[in-house]
Amino acid sequence: MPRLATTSDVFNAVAEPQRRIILELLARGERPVNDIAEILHITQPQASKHLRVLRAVQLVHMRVHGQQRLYRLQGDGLKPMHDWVAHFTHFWNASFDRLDTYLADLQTKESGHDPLP
Amino acid sequence: MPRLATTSDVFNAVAEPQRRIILELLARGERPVNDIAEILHITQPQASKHLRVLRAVQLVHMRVHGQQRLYRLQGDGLKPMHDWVAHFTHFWNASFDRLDTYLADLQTKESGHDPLP
DNA sequence: GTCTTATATGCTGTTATGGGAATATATCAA
DNA sequence: TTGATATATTCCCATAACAGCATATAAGAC
Repeated sequence: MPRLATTSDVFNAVAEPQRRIILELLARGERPVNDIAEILHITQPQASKHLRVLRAVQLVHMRVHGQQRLYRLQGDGLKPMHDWVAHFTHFWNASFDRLDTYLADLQTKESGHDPLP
Repeated sequence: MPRLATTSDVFNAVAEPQRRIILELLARGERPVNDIAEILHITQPQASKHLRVLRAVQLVHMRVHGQQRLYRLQGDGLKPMHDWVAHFTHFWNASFDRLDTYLADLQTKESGHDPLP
């Protein structure tokens, strides 16, 4: 199973730092491509390419406005990622419950590992 | 700015589907390498390589137990990712506040985009 | 010691990626 | 129409990633 294409997997699309920065920028409002390129200090073609990837995975939405293409964040595209990470939150959120710590300690003491449920 | 190495960036390490599955598995408890390989239907070297990446970004912890190497999830390694995604939660969580929808509508009506704050 | 089990590492080939530069397309203005 | 601005696309190159397979290391059993 090779790594999924950046254009088909949100996790992979967001693995590129510049694209994360673009999303952060667009979270503050709609922007044309040249603005994005300038602000991120990248060339216009690079910006266009990153935006293409983000559009492919539905993380941004484009609309035509004269010669400009205005890009807007489509935040709900990040929901799958949020949901996945949320499964692990209790591993660093001690107040959630103490079951995990208990299990971890138990395993360490027994020097074994548990079977699949 | 090239893509960061899988061994140095959590986002990138987790961009690989198999590694996400490994993390999900380890969330249920500590496991030796061969178990992981069997359960995921991958070869042992592949499992070892994926675990190496996950260890490099501190997402798993290994301890020696006889001939076995037991891997355990280090969930807090996902916190940076969680925090980043959390910035965007209100984009699909309508009850959070209505400012974003308001701004989006405003932009559409004005057919313009807003300046940087 | 040898043999076996468990895991890690090395090597090779293929592929996708991102950058750079040039060019194509689109829209508006004159 | 021609020209200017905004954006997209194409081509080439370097690199890193992953899979597959062989091999090395480590630890226990005998």
